Amino acid sequence: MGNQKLKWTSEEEDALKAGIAKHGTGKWKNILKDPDFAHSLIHRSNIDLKDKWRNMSISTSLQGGGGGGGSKEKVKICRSKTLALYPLPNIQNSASASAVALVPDEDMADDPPKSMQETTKNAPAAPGHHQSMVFEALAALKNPNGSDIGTIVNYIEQRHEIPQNFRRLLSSKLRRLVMKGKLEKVQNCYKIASTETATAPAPVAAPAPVPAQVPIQATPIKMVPPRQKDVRAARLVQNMSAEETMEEAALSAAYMIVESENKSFVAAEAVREAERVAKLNEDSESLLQLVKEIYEKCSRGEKVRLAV
DNA sequence: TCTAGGGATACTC
DNA sequence: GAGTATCCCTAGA
Repeated sequence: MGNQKLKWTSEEEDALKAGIAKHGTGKWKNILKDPDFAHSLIHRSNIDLKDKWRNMSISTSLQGGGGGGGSKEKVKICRSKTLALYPLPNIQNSASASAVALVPDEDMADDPPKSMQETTKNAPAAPGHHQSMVFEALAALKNPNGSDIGTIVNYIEQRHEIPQNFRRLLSSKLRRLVMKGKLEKVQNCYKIASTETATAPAPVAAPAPVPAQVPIQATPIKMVPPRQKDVRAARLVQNMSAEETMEEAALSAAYMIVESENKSFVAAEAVREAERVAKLNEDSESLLQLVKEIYEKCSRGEKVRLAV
């Protein structure tokens, strides 16, 4: 408080960003301990990293959003964005909304997942793809001791569009996979179970599957829908060949089917999301109405009693 | 012990 | 004085 503010240098910011890229957000202590970044962040605590990242995230998410508004205001804006994706049970009905009506400002929206950055940027990944993404990440990371959740999230988010609460989803998914015996958990690291490595689907993030290199019979088409651009790349390569074999044509057709199924699934998810956001909007309206009423009563000098 | 979130306060314009 | 950046405190896991 009475302390001098120590301004963040660009070197520190870069170190923080690199640390997050390597370890993931929320791993502030790990970043500090990492010899790659320790020297740059020697004057910073893990809390400093968290605060700085929070601040950077807020700035980033508001870029181009029209100026004005203090930092607290920004936080509110971010949270309201976040709410759209992560509704809280206690504001989903107006009864509970009334119980929190006079809670100061953003407290109502207090349970969004961790970081608030880029909340609306990414569309949620189809949940059904989580397993293949996990296998993909673990296969690509090739860590004999397994990889921790932060590393896995980091890997996936660089290659797929994921929702902000993906880490939580992934955490429970990993637990289930461990329970099913598909993954092994060693300390905090996950790796593909030895019994699974033989049957695990090929990592979809591998370079676009060139048909000539894909063993037709072993291609796990149903289990791992290839990324769309990979599908297109595969088709492109196929179309370039004048002597397309029947197997290749079949493979191409299968890819198209998978792709369309994938699109259909994503579309259905989007519809559900839109419905949920609409309902949230409704709830917010009723909450606002309630606050207005209370405000009017208070300004008339009437006493308002709140049942909590 | 570590992290997230909220609040306080120094700093800048 | 308003807005912003940084620091500090506390609760929860």
